[in-house]
Amino acid sequence: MSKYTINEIAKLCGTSPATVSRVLNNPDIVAAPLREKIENTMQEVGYKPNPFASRLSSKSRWGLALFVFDILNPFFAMIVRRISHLAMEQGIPLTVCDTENNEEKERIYLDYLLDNKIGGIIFAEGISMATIERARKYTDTVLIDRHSEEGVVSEVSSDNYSGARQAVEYLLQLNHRRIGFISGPEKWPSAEERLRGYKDALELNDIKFNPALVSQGDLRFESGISALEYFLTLPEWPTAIFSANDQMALGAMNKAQLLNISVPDDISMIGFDNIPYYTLYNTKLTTVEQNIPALCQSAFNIMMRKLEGDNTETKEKRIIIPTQLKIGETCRKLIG
Amino acid sequence: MSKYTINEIAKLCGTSPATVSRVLNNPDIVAAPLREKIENTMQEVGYKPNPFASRLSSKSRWGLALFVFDILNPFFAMIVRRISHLAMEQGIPLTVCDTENNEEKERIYLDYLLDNKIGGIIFAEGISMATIERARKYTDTVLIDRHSEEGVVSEVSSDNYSGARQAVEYLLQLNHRRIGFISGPEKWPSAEERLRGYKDALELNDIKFNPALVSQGDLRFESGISALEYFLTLPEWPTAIFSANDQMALGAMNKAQLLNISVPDDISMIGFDNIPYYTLYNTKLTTVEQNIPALCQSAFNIMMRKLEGDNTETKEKRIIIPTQLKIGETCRKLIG
DNA sequence: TTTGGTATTGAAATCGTTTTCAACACAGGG
DNA sequence: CCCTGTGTTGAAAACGATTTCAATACCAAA
Repeated sequence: MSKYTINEIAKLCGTSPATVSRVLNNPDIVAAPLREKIENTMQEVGYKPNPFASRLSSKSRWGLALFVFDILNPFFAMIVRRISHLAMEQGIPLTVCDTENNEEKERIYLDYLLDNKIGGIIFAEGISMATIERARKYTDTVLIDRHSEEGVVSEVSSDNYSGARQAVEYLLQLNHRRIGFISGPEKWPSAEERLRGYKDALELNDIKFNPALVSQGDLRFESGISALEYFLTLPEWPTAIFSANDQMALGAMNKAQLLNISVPDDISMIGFDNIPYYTLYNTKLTTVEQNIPALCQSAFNIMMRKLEGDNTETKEKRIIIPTQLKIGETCRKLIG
Repeated sequence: MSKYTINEIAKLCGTSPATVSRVLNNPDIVAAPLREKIENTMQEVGYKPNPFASRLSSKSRWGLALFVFDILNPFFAMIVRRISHLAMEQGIPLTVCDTENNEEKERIYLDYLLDNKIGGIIFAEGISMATIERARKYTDTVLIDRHSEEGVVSEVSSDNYSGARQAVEYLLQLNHRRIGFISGPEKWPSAEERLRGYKDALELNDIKFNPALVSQGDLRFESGISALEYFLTLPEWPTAIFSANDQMALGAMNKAQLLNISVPDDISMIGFDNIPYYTLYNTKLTTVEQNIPALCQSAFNIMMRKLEGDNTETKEKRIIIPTQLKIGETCRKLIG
């Protein structure tokens, strides 16, 4: 590919390599005519600076990494897809780290990245705070859907609380009163927020929160199945179920179908995420949509600003992306 | 992290940087006592060579990339998981390129990688031959489950033909005679091989191949659904369906359930892949297992050998990994 | 003892940038 | 007219490795 060096470009333009370097990194400080001449020449011969040489002299860190805890989960796969697309657009190499929900793997990946002077790391929900804290000491970090203590780390997340609350309020409007909740993993901030939204929606409508109506899952399809099985052991079945993500909702629906329990006739169902992947059942799932593109774009922007050394702004950012209730065909109105 | 340079190590050991470099890259040529001393010192102070400096002087290419056409497909997500794990173990940065089944994206990713002097690229099935051919000119390549013309590119693949044939023969043993096939995308070598396995199994058992019993899919769940719908329009339904991957099989099963058609009582079903992800239905899918870990390990090994410049062996390798029929609960024996 | 070969090591050039630092021109203020 | 400040550029020194080439030591063969 590009066989030219900065010296040759300089010679071609009758200037010095220093100046060429300047138009590369700080175009404003070189006089317009010369700058344009250099830019044109670079264009013509298809010059691309040698990335290794650049990074050698500018001792800056470089490259991005993205941690996800389970790449088989379509929600996270989607995040991988978006972020890697954005990174490539900017010409920044991205290392995808699928930790398989394993702290040891987190550690190994992180060690490796820090050794390689990684420029920044984006963590999706599900990565341990220990890993994140360690990373923060050596490099820039941004969290997606993973809250830390207020303001300590930059983070972008969906409005999990409002999304959950809205979902439950929708069920309440449909006259449901006994609403089951399939929660996410304990201690995950996003899961806790969704639980809180569920609780608050109930209590603000004078329905007492009943822990027996909560089944804890791990976000995988299978735990939706177990959750439904659990709910069916209750003396009174819930008339509706709100699941902390689509996959568990689909697991529950699937199990219901096998048992000849109709969704929505017997039980209404709402999910969370709106993974396009799962528009597969012919009854379309009602769900709270997370705006994954916005989530990723936003996280990426913050990271870019950090990489550019925007240290003037010492305060860490926290951005909340609104969710949207997507009404499908899995909820039915109970007769008053 | 590592703040030491090769010069400091040299000084610490009373030798020259050249020698330190030698123990790094070619340990055999330095005398044992000195070598050990240097090795120990590096160990002690936690020295890690600066990757950028290395790559600058040794003008070698570096790093790996993995192309998949759809990271939301669990089969490919699994490949991403395995390969990125292997790469990290070797301390080699990996760039994951999810092309979203889009040739333009393939092109952009490839340009980017070549500019960055990528060391090698692993292509999974689904990437266009044009992209692969172009990559081959500039860097090392290995294909997973993607055949090229015989012997031109190194490739590792499952034994698609035998796997398919075995699946169909199993159905024949169960006295099925009208067997539908949900194929993969046209022109995909792996898909063609599975189709060929299907055909041959039939014809070797004196059953005429009937094109009406083949429905072409795109590997996604949805196309399994459409395939089943298609089969049901036939005057005589197939008694069994062999699907070119699990996802489509599951789509078909799902649709069947909704229509109150029982698998396996009304229709038997066999998939291909054995994605662990999909052990979710309580009727376990009978399927042809691809040995993904072996597939990935093998591809990775070949790549490593290429990276180490094993040019002595000019011949490209082609490795076939056996598949295994996993008998689940979705096939039933017809009465003779 | 001399010669030739081999094993081991160091000095110095090199890779392609970035980054000081100094030089220069030119402007306006006194 | 001199001085100073500003804008623009080039020379040269890093950056931290690898690699070439020559030097040295040592051993076996003649």
